[in-house]
Amino acid sequence: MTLVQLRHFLELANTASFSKSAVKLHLSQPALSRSIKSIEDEFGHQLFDRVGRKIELTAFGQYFYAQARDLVDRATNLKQSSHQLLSGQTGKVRVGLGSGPGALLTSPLMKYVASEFPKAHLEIARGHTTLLVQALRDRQLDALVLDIRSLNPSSDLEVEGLCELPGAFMCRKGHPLSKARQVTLAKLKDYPVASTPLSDEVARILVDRYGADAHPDVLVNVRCDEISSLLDVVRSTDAILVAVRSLGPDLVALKMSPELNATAKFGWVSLRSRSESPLCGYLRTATKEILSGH
Amino acid sequence: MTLVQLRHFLELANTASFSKSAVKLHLSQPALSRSIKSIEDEFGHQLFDRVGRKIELTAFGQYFYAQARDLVDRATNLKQSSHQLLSGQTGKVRVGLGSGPGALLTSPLMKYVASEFPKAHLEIARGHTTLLVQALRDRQLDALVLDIRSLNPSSDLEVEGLCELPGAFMCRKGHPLSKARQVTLAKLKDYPVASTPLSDEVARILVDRYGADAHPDVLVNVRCDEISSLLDVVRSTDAILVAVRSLGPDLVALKMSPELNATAKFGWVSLRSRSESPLCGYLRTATKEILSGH
DNA sequence: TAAAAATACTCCATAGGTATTTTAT
DNA sequence: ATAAAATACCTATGGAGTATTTTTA
Repeated sequence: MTLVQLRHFLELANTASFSKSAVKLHLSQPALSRSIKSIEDEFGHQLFDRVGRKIELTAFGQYFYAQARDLVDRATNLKQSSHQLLSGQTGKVRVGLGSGPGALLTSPLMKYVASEFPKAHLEIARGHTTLLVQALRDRQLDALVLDIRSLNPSSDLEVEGLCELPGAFMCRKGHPLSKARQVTLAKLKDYPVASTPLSDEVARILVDRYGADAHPDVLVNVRCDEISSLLDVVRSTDAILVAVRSLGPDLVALKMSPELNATAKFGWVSLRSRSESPLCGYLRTATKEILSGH
Repeated sequence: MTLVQLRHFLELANTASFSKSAVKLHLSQPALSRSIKSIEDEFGHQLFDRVGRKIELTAFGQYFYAQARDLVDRATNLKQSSHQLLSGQTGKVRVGLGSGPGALLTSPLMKYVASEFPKAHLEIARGHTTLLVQALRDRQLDALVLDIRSLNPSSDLEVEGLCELPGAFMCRKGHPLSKARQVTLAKLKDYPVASTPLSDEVARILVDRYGADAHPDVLVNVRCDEISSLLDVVRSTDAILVAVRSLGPDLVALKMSPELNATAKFGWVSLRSRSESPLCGYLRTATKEILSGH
C-alpha cells in the first residue's frame, strides 16, 4: 500500500471510471488498472465491483475510502505545513538574552515576531550567562544574545559578533551633575545608582577604573531588569543610570574622570552542531538590524 | 515521500544510529542513508544534524517526527482494521426480511450476530417484497430473505433457495377444533384468525383452496408481525394461527378439508452485481442453518 | 585506528507506457 | 460496433545490495 496507490484509488472512487481517472491522474488506463489491482491483491479483496463497464465500491471499498481519504489528506497537509515551517512562517524559537541584550532586545524582538510572523512562537528567557549557556547546551534554548566578553570560549559554541555599544553613567536633564565638567566616583556616590544586573566583565572594568567601591554590588542601589522602569526612575529622581548609552537618549551622559571607556560587545551564540531553523535565522537578522540602530 | 521512507525515518529518529536502525529495518546502512536523504532532498531541509558520528533531530525533524508517527500509525491501523472487516469480525449488514422469514429469523439472526460477531452491526428491515427489493436495488439493503414465489424474477437479482416449509392452521391444545377429524373453512370461521402479514402468493393459495372468504383481508382478524405475540394470543385464547407449521410446535395443526397443502419457499436474495461482504456471507450461512432446523 | 556515515557502482523489481484482447452495451 | 477495462509485453526509474571512501572520536 503506497500513498500514490491510495491517491489513485480515491480518484477512481470519485469518478467511477478507470479511463477518466487515468487522464486526471496523468496515467495510462492500464497503469491505473494495475495500481488498483495491486491494492486489492494486497488486501485480498476487491475494492470495486466490476459490473460490466461500470464499477461500484464494495462495502470494503467504502470503508477503505474513508480511511484512505484521511491518510492522503494528512500526508498532503504534512507537505504544506512543512513548507510553512521551513519558510519560517511558523515554528518556535527560544532565545536567551543576557541582561544588557535583554534591556535592548526583549520588546523589539517580541514586536518583530508579532508583526512579521504572527503564526510563529517566540520564547525569551533572561538570565546570567552561565545559566543561559547551560540551557543552550541542554537544547532548552535555540540561541543566545550575550555580552560575548562574559562568555567562556568553547568549541561547541558558534559566536557571531553583532555590535559594540558604549556604556555610560547617565542622569536626567537638570540633574545637579548634568553640567559638571568632571565627575569623580566620590561625587557620583552622593546619588543612588540604578542599573540592570551587570555582568562580571563590566564589574571588572568598573573596579579597574574607579576602585573597589565601584563594584556593582556596592555601587548599585536600584537593580532591576526592566529597562523601562529604570528609565522612569532616573527621569523622575536624581538616580544615576549605568547602562548602554543609547538606552537613555534623552538623558545626559556624565563626564566621568577618569573616563568610563567601556563597551558592551554583543554576540549571537548558538550550538555549532545544531542547524539553524529558518525562523531562528530571521530572528538573528532582525537582532542585527535592531542593534545596528543603536 | 513514501510510507516506507517515513518508517525508516521514525526508526532512525528512535535509535539515532544509521547502522543500528538499518539492522532493525532489515536494510543495509547505505540504503537507509539514501532513504533518509531522499526525504531531506524532497523537503529541501535536513531532518537530522550530522555532528560527527552522532545524529540529532533538527527542529524540522522534530516536527516531522510527530506528523510521520501519526501517518504511519494510521496506515498500520488501516491494514489491521481492514483485516478485521474482511474476516467478518466487524462491519455492517442490512438484511430485509419478508413477513414469513421475519417471524422465523429476526430474533435468531440478532442472537447469532450478538454472540458470534459482537463487534459487527446488523440491521433488520421488515416489509413487503416490492419495498424490500426496491431498497435492495437502492443499496439500502445488502440481502433479503423472502418467499421467493412472491418475487418477480429479474436478471439483476441473485436468488439462492434456502428451504421449503409447510404452512398450517394451528390452534392450542384443548381447542374445540383440535380433535375435529375434518375442519372446513366455515367451521374455522367460528374462531378469530391470527397471522403475520401474508404474501399475495399465500393469499392466492388460500382463495384457491377455500374460496374468496379465505382471502387474508377477510379471514384474518388479528394481524401483527411479532410471532411471539401471536403465539401468546393463540395459546391463551381460541384464536387460530395461520403460519409456518414449525413456528408453533406445541400447537395442534387443524385437519383441514380440503387440505391446505401450501408451502413457503424461502430464498436468499441479493444483487448479482454486488460482491458479498464476509459478514453477509456468514449471515447467509447462519440463515440456512437456522431454517434447516425447521 | 576503529567505527560510523556517505559515496560509487551495479542490479533488479516494479511502476509505467504501448499494443492488444476481452467484455458488455 | 464501440467503448471500457483487463491483459501482455516492454522499458526505465529508483530502491537495494556490495565495495569503498571519508570522517571523527
